[in-house]
Amino acid sequence: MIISLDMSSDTPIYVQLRNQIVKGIGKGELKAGESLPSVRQMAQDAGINSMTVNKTYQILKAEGFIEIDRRKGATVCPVRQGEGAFREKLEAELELLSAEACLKGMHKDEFLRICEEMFKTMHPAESEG
Amino acid sequence: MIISLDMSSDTPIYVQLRNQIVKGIGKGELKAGESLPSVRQMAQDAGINSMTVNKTYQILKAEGFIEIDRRKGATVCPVRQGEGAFREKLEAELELLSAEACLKGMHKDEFLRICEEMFKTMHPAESEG
Amino acid sequence: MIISLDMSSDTPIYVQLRNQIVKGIGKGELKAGESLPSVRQMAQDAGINSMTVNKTYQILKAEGFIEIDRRKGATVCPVRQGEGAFREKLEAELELLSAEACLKGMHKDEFLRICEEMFKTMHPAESEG
Amino acid sequence: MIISLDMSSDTPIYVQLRNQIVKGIGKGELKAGESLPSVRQMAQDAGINSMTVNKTYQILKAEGFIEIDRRKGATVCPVRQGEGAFREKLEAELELLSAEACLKGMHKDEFLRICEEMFKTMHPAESEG
DNA sequence: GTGGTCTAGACCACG
DNA sequence: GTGGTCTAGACCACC
Repeated sequence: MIISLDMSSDTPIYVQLRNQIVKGIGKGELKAGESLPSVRQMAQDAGINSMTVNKTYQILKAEGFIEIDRRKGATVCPVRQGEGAFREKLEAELELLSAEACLKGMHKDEFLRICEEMFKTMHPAESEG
Repeated sequence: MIISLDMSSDTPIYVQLRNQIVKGIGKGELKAGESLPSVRQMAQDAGINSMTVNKTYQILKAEGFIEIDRRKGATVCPVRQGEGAFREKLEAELELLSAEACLKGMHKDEFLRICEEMFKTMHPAESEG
Repeated sequence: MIISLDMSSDTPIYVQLRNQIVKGIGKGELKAGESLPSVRQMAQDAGINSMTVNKTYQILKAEGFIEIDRRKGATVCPVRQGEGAFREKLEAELELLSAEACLKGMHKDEFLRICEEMFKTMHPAESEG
Repeated sequence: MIISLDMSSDTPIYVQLRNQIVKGIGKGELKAGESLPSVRQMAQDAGINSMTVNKTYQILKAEGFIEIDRRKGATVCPVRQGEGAFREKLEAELELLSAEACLKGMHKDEFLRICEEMFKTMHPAESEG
């Protein structure tokens, strides 16, 4: 999978990297059980420091998206059932995006069309087998 | 309108304030032409530094959501047609939220239901004239 | 409060520091609402790097023991009701300590006496008022 | 005796294995004089590297819990009288656990109840003779 | 002033 | 080989 980072963004690199990996898993480019590059490898590929990569991996581990095994390195976890916490976060973010869309003159139909379009690019792990 | 800030959040206060105002406009609590509290008043109400409020107002002005007049203070702008830039930002954020939702085991129907539910709380300004 | 770190220990410094602070709060040396030294100050006092202190503070924050406020720095949180997760961890650790004590020839009475003695040095926040 | 290891834990495998064996002896599943599986056998059973098992056995030997004889393999030692060093370690660990329990809102009675409950699962070797 | 991020490079523990 | 830790020093954002 291709990682693209914007060094001049005000979003921290470790967050950008975390988001790219989450999207990668969501889109099925990284499947459950598959290995991520080692910390050092990813650091070299992305041209960043290995501690930054390490921080990203630790966050993904804490979020339950990956496992870190002393022997095999980092691997993608199977899907976890959503906790209530995520639902609240999702609603809060969508509320803000809705407000912004509305202020930009976007109508509900178009907004929902984009929502659907974006979700369609994801590949739920259940339908793998 | 009520402003609630979380001082221990890692989201900067000026961003939290900006988001709350954007939501307030989107929901119709603040209508086009209406005045926002003065910088000092808002700072006092929210218990924060007036420089922070000033920063928020400047951002909202740069985003085209409010106008700042030396005599009348800050007022809400009428709806602007969406710029292409917003559309890209919206898609990027929805892509990430979709991935997270997908990884948490949420299905498309439920995701779209929440999207719609959130958008419904907004009140487009066009229908006021 | 006095921080003493063992640089030659195989317990990471950030864990040692975390443990010392937890004990300090438990013993009432640090009370709810009170401020911890700033990251830089603590780093200087303890003779360690500020990132190490920062890591400790982030962990304490994640565990719900302290809050980090952009303005006031780090402050001690009021007592939180225990989550089930802690109970399991407690049982697991006590099981191991019991086994070790048993193998060293320690009897139940002495073991429990030490348990009680140690707990007595703590000062539950409820009895403050 | 059953060995269960968590490969994604941050506790090293050799420590997990050491702890499981200590608990096994404490609980009487392994009695004084009894043999442990050979290094190779244990490694195969647990699905880990034999060097890891070897390390564990060396530690248990250094702690005085087992003896290693070139002919008989590893056998469980009879109970050793507690050294002062263990007592200090025990107090230090209980102090930390007490603090954490206290901060989680647990009362002394419940804490001591769990301490006793855990110790009761152990079977001192002295009563076997 | 504060905390947050990042780097380059080092060393160690683990398996 | 892997990840984990730590350092010293830098720069930035926030308030």
